[in-house]
Amino acid sequence: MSSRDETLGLVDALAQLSFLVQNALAEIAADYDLSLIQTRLLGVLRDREPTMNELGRHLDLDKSSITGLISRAQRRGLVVRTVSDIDRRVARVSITDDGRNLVEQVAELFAVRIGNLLADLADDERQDLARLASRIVGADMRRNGFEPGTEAVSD
Amino acid sequence: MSSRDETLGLVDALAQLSFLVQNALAEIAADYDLSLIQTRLLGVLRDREPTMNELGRHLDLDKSSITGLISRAQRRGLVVRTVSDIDRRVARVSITDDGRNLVEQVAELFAVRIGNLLADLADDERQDLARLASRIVGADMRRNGFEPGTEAVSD
DNA sequence: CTATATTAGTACGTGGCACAAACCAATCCG
DNA sequence: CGGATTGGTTTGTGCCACGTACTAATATAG
Repeated sequence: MSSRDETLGLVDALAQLSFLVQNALAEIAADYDLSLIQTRLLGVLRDREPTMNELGRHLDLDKSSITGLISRAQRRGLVVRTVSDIDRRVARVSITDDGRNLVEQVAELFAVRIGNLLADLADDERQDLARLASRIVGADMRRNGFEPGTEAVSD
Repeated sequence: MSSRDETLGLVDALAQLSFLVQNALAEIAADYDLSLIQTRLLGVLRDREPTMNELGRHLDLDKSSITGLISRAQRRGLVVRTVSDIDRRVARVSITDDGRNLVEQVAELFAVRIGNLLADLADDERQDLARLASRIVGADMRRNGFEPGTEAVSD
C-alpha cells in the first residue's frame, strides 16, 4: 500500500488492458467501416475457406447469425460464397482481394497502435509480456480442446 | 525459432488475450442477462452518480446512445434517473440496490474466471503481469489526459 | 428404392446497441 | 427581453445476435 503505487489489482489491470486493446482494434476497424466482428471474420478467412458451419464454430456464433454476417460482407464485396460441388448444401466462404487488402491494412495499423500502447516498456518487458500472454492463451486453448474461435487480426 | 516455441508475436498474443478476457466477462454477464455495455455501465455507477453527459464521456458513447442504454437499464430496475434541482435539464443517473447486487456478483465471478485463466502462472509471474498491465494502462491514461472511459467491473 | 431422418443453410421476427439529425426545454447572456 | 447554448430525448437507419421455423440436399433404414 505504498503512496505512489499505480499497480491495480491483477484482475482490474487485465480487464482494463483488454478494453484498451479491443478499443484500439475497434477504432481502427471503424475507420474502414468495419465492425469488430467483420474484422474478425476477415481475419479468420485470411488463411481458411470454411463452410458457414465451421465459421460459426470459429466465431462462436449461431448459424443464423453467420448468414447475415456473410451476406452483409458479401454485399460489400469482401467475401464470396461458393456452393460446394460434392455437397450442394454447403457454402464455402472465401475472402476476396478487396477483403484481403482491407484486413491487411487494419492488421498493420493495429500492430502500430499496439506498439504505441507499449511505448513505455523496455524490450525485455515486452518479451515478458509476450511470453506471459502467450502462455495464458496457450493454456486456455489446451484446456478447451483448442477450438480456435479467437483468431486475432494481427499478423 | 525453437521447435516447441509457443510464443506468438506480441501483437497477436495481446490481441488474443484481450479476446479471452472480454469473452469471459461477456459470458458471465450474459448469465445475468447483461450485455457488456450494461455491465460496464453498472461498473461505472458503482462509485459515481454522473449526469447523462458525463456518462457519455465515461463510456465514450454518443448522448443519444446513453438515453437508450439508461432507459433499458431503468426499465429493468438497475438504475434510476433523477432530475437535478438546480438545473432541471440535467438528469443524474444512479445505481439501485438491485443493480449493485448484480454487478457485484458479476465482478466476483469475473475475478474467479480470471483466476482460472491464470492458473498456470506462478505467483511472481502474476505479479509481473499485473505490473506490466498496470503500467500500460496507466501510461495510456496519462497520454489521453486520463479520461477514464474504461472502468472495469472488477473489484 | 422409396420413406424418413439428418444436415446445411436461409428467412423472419425480436431486441439490444450505436449513430446522426432534428427537436424540445431549460438556462445563459448580451 | 430575445437569441444562443446546453442537456437530453426522439426518430430513423443499420448492424449484430438470437431462436424458431423452414427449404433443400444428402444420408440411412427398411
